[in-house]
Amino acid sequence: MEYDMHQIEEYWQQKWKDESIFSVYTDPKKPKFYCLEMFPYPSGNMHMGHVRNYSIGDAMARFQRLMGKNVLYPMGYDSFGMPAENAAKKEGGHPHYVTERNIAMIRKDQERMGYSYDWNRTFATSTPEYYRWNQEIFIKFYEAGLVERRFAPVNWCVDCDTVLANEQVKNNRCWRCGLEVIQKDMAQWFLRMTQYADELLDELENIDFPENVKAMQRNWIGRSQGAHIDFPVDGEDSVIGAFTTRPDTIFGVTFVTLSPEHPLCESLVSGTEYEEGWRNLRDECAKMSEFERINMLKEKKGVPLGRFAINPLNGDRVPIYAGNFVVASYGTGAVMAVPGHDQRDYDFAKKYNLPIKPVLSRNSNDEAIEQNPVFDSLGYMRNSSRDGFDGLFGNEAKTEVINLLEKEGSGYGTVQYRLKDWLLSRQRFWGTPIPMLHCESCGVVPVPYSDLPVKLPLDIKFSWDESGNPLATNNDFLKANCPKCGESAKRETDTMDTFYDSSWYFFRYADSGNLNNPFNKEIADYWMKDGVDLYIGGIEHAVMHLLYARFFTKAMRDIGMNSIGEPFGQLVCQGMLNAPAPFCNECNIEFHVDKNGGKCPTCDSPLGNRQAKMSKSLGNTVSPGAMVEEYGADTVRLFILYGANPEAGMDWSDNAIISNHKQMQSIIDAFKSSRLFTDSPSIVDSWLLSKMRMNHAKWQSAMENVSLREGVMISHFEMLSDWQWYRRRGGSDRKTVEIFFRHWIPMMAPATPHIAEEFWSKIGGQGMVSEYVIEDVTKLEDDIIHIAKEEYLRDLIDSSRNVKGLASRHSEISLSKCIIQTSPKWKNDIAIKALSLSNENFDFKKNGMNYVKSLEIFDVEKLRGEVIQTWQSFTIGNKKNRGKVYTWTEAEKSLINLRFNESKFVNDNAEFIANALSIASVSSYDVGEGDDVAGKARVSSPLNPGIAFI
RNA sequence: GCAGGGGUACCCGAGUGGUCAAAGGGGCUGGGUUUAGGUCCCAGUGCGUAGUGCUUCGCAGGUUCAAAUCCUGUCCCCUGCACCA
Repeated sequence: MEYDMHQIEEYWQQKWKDESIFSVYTDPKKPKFYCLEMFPYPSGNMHMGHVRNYSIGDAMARFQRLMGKNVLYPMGYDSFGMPAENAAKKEGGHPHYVTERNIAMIRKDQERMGYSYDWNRTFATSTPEYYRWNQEIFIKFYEAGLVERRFAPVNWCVDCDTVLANEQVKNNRCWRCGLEVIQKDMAQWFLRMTQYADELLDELENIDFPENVKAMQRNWIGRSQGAHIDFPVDGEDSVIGAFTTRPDTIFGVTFVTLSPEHPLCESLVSGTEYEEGWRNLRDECAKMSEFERINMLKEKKGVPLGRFAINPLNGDRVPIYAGNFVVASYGTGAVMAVPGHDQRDYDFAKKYNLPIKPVLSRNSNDEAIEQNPVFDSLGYMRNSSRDGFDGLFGNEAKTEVINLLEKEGSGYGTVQYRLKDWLLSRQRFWGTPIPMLHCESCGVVPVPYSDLPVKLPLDIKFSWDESGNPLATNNDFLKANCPKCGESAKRETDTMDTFYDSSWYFFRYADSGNLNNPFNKEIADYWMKDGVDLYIGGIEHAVMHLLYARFFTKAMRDIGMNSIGEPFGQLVCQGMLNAPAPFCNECNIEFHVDKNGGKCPTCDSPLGNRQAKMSKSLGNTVSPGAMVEEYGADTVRLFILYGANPEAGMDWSDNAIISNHKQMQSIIDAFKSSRLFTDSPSIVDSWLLSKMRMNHAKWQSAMENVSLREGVMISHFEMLSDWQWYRRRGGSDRKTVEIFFRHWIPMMAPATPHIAEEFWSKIGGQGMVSEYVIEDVTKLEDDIIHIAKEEYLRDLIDSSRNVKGLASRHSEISLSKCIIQTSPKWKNDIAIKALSLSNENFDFKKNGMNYVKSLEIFDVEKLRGEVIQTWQSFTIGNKKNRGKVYTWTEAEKSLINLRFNESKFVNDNAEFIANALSIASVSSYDVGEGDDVAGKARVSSPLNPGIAFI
């Protein structure tokens, strides 16, 4: 058929738009379904990763509409961020215009794919209409005590006079001027996310996230149970507080290590011979970026500080060191070192010749011994300096030590987190201005709600010559009056991390037109009940975005803005998209596609090809626009969904998309040919409809489980092959195929909505299929029988083919006739008896033999052997297979119980079978009703006839 | 090192105790339609066999009447975190 996908697709896209069929409203009478894809940053055209994300989401949104749900399926843009600012500098423009242009581009691409968004709800975060609510929520958080301003180290470039984000620091140098970056303390804004650390961690148990995401979040929060122990410094008033998860090793402490940045270091060493060593170590660590610190893992370095600490439980006097492996920001920045049971401490002790004192044993009657690698699991306490501890194990040991510490006031049990408060402020322009004022006399004062939004100025020229944040030098922006005292005040120039914008945007979608509030509570509660029902996006947001959004939801709940605590019900992380890239086997390196067919630059061996993650740097990306141009949106969507289940990685292949396009053509051909049918009923009609009902049920449950590949396999592949079998079997009844297509077309709609819509209009379906609700497709009782009979025919042809091949090797003459001896009546009879006994849990092993001997047929002497054999194979089976009563399918059991007349069925379909076997004729009779050709009578049993060729 | 996920036929990939020599697709082989090719349709694709047997699901053991599926050990791959005390 002539398939003008562009014409069809654009026609229906326009129609959907004109009739606003995807606009939704709260409706308490209907179950809701909130389908959401991760907020895109508009960087220009849509890429394949987006296509995959949205094709999954759209298929689910459309499916849930078919299921009668009230589906909220919105789209918008996370449009603040540095790339726009940099692009503006490059062009000498303003990020605002760069952003608007990019949004227009991606939106056009999205519309051409036919995604069923409710575009009425769309917004971009970089507009004052959105970010004013960022500011309002910020002030509410401030009032609730969740906002804090304190000093924190940032990456600072002296030359450029600006703060650098981590990704702007390469090899510890500024990406722009190449100067070495330093760590500098600056006043920063924080959100006190750690207040929610426990809830964020504990609630993970109850939410439907993939295991790896949960694991990453657990890891990130990093809760550890332990003790805080105070080590007084010998001869001074100061105290070193150390956190440990292993208080049970307290008696094995032989030194104490401080992070080089620890404030105590300086006072301990100042004016001593140790000062210089410490300064060197500290400066070295201060310069190191995160990246370098990881690379330095292997080399543990430390310097003595020349002072000693006192172990509070036994009075031991142990030296104090500064060590590069102690992280200042975790715990207290001080560690009690137990070289007997901690590998790092052991390595350090060996290097600096410090004593090692083992205090745990593996078994209850062992001695504690020094080992390398050290024994660091839970063990039995040994060599304790205090009475009552030796022999205590694991958690009991820890608890007892903590009890003693608490009793003597030298420590307490406590919990530490790896999670830190959210450093929210960025010294950048293109973000939400933090709505705060600095007043000389009143200090930090929030902007009054009535003065919101604090808008970003539009009259700023961007260029590479300007360094730093343009807000900091813009007097119009800076000037303000203090709302408390009325004196002039200075506006805060920091803007918010853009993760802030995406931490609550899904609430805004629920009520995006609201001019008075971020969102109305009742409306948000309706859509957000049990969270977003399906949230689809990339694994790269496993910790940052997904954790921030969870935190926000809880924090907003606690200030009364909404009712739920977890924003996302089910999370699906889509897999990677791969495409072939040149690859050197020798060097194990992938190259840019412009090296295709060339040689490896390093080793000069010829380059092969292998699948690699689609990326700009490899150039192995595929442009969605070009693919849509060539094959149409439906084919691209089908390919994406059929290529792999959402979570799995997926390989791009030109062949595969072509073959999916062919599949579309075949479906269209099937549809077209069906339009010409007249009323001509046949025996396969009921089979087709039975099969359709069965497939419908399978499809529905696959789709409900977001097993889109399986769903599409049924809707776009199995349905077509059923159609083809129907045609092959001579089916061509108008009424039958009308029903068939009326059910099939909605099944096509989630993956390929345009062609479904086109078909739907052709068959005169009600309204548009995009707003159709599937009526219950209940299976009929007879379905199983219709399917079983056709299955019998297929199996029969299969085995006949097999036997024919064998037969022809044994026969001189060419075979022209197939004789099928169906099971003798008596075998059917005992099969039915066996089935009914098995329903009554008859003990075949114990009583089966007696039973079979009581049967009438057993009296026929020449059959006795066969009767027993048949009985055994039905009931007990052999070593490898259980009795057939257990292995017959429900459908087969029904056929047997109904005394399905096999020979009549075969004779009725003789011509078809003969054609399939390329043989002149097929005839069938029950064993005994004709000659026993080729001695096949004996192998014949119910549903398993003896097949012979002559 | 810790955590999470994997290893199924030529390739991708479904399959969590019997109905499994193992869905579906791709590739390859043969046949038909057609014939300039292609599309399309049918069949085959571990070995064997006038049939329903044999061997196979990373490797080695074990449980069971029965194992791709459960248990133990082991090797390998991917992903994330990582001097986190």
